[in-house]
Formats: sequence, structure tokens, C-alpha cells
Amino acid sequence: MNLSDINLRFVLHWGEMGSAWGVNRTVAQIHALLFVHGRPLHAEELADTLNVARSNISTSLKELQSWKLIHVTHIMGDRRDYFETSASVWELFRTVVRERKQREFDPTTALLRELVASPDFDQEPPDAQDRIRETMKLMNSLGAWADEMLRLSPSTLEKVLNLGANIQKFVR
Amino acid sequence: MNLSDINLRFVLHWGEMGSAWGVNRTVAQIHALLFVHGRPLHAEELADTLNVARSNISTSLKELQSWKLIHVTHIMGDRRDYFETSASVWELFRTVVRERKQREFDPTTALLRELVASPDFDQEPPDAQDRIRETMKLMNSLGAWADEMLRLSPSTLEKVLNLGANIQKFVR
DNA sequence: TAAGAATTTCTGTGTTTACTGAAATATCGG
DNA sequence: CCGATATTTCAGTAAACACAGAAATTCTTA
Repeated sequence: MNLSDINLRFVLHWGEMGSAWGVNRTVAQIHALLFVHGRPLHAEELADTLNVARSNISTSLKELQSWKLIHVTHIMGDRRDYFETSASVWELFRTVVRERKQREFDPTTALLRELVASPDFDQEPPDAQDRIRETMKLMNSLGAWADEMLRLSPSTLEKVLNLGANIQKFVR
Repeated sequence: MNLSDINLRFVLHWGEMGSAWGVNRTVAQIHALLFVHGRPLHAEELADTLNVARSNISTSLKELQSWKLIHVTHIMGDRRDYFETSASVWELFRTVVRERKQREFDPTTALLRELVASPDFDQEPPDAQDRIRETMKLMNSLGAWADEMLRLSPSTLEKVLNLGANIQKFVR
């Protein structure tokens, strides 16, 4: 299986973007490949196409599964595991937001809450207290907002996005 | 200069979060320290407090400046450069969004546009074309939306966030 | 313009992370 | 339950990244 130039550029770029955002390059590439390809692929096809070791694919697939970005399927008469991802980029986006929020955002708000609730907290200078409290509030708001957005359907979400700055009309 | 337990935990956690999002740990720690501390600090104080080499601080400060998250100030009768960051977490948030969008998001949408405009694009299977086009559209929408949000004042932005899922009332 | 202080640059080193290849394990069909 | 195939685990290696310390440069002031 060899990639078209367009697919290749897509996959490579996605890998680089992943790196910048704390996602392993191979992991990002696998996901990009499954996405553009559109049909399920098995591990060896991925390894061959991306030129990485079979074992590397194995761990990366586990990683992608833990992020709920891919799932296993099977083809009649074929023992091998095939992997596919959603064809809806909106759904993928939601999944990433949901998972990252859960793993990285929530623990941070939890820590901030803990700091603010701590008995020594009021020994901090008042302005430092404010800054930490404001940080907590911002993260709380963002988190709550993300949760609510995640409840909307992709199409509603898309409409909300298209509202853009017109939203400010409604905040009076 | 030694940190209170609360400040220490804040700084350390921020460093870890940074790592998860592709930001160097020291860079994130310096910024967190400047933020909680609230007053300008010079390089050596940062090095002493965070227990890293002076030279490491130097490069990290340059990095933070390139992200427009800190700026230099001076104290009368003191030759040394002092650094400070905004006390407003909202402003910091906006800065991070603006800069990351510019550096990572925009180049990606540009690439997607390029792929779609490429002469070979219509040789791709129609469903693959759709997926790439949808990806481009999503990133365009998100980018445009971010730009519009960035134009709003922090306080308006805060109100928009608090609207939460009620936004969907307005999208009919 | 020289001395001292502050800062940056650079090179080598240590640490972390990613990856390979081999071995071990699991799975399936006969 | 045996052999073949698929998958995972693991230990060692390689690459990337972060960092320290020394050297070089810049800046200040006297």
C-alpha cells in the first residue's frame, strides 16, 4: 500500500502537529493515516506504510484506543485485527477535547481547588490569593463550558461556531 | 527567595502540565513562578528558586518573550533585567490562544487549503476528498471563531463562557 | 576605555522519550 | 493440541530534548 502525495503530506504534517501538542509522532501519523484512508487497516499495513516497526505500531494503537480515537474491527475470514477511526472530523474533535479535558484539565482544576481550600491559603499575600483564585475560576468556567459544548450535537456545535462574535449580542 | 508550599505546588504542577502540552517544563515553571509571585524577578532569583542553571533560565526567558507572555522591566539603580508577566489570567489565556493559533493552527489550515487546491486533489477517492475538506472546514471555523473571540474583552469573554449550553437557543 | 557585572551563546553531557528487534504470549484453524 | 499466524512485551539502542558549565559577548559605569 503506498500513499498518494496528498495523503503523505497530510499524514506527515499531522505527525508534526502532534509533536507540538504533546502527542507522539507515530501515534498521530497512524491516526491521520486511518482517517484519510477511510477503511480499516491492520497493523502490518500501518507498519509498512509508515516505515516503523511492527511493535511500535502495536503500542501506538493501544495508545490511540486509550484515547478512544480508534476501534478494532474484523474482516470475514481474516484473523488479524483491523483498526478504524471515525470518518467525522467533528466527532474526532469532540473526542480529543473530552479526553484531554478529563486527563489534564480536570486534575489541574482539582489541584487549584485544593490549594484554595488549604489551611495555609490565607497566609498568602492577598493579591497572590486573587491570582490563584482567578486561575481556578477561569479553568472552572472553561471546563464547564467545554462540558456543555460536548453535549451538543456536531451540527449544533458547528452552528454555534458560525455564530462567532455575534454571540456577544446575547450576553447582556 | 523560597516558595511557600502552595506556590511550590502550583509551580511544579504547571511545569508538568506544560510538558503534556508540548511546553518545556522549565519554561512553564518560570512563567508560573512569575505569575504567582506577582512582582518582577531577575534571572538569578529564578535560577535559585527553581534550582536550574542560569543559562537555562536565559534561554527559557527568551522563549517566553517570543510567546509574548513576559516582558522586561527595570528597577531604579539596578542594572539587571527583571521579568514580569500579566497578573490577569484571562489576558494570559488569550495570549496563549492567539500565539498557538498563529504558529500551529494557521499553518495547518494553510496546508489543507493547499492540498484541496492541488491539481491531483480530484484524483483522490471522493470520500477521502470529503474528509480532507471537512477537516479544513472545521479548522477554518475554529480559527475564525477564535479570532472573533480574541477581539472580545476578557469580561465579555467571561460572560460568553457563562452562557454555556444556553447558546444553542440562539442558533436556530 | 578599562573593569566588573550581567547576559547570551555554545558545546558537551545527562535524561527522557521513541523506537527496534527479538522473545514471549496469545489466538486460531486444522 | 499442534503448528502457524498474529499480537504483545521487553530489553537494549537510538534519537530528541533539556540542561549545566564554561566561554564569549554585551552592557554599564567610573
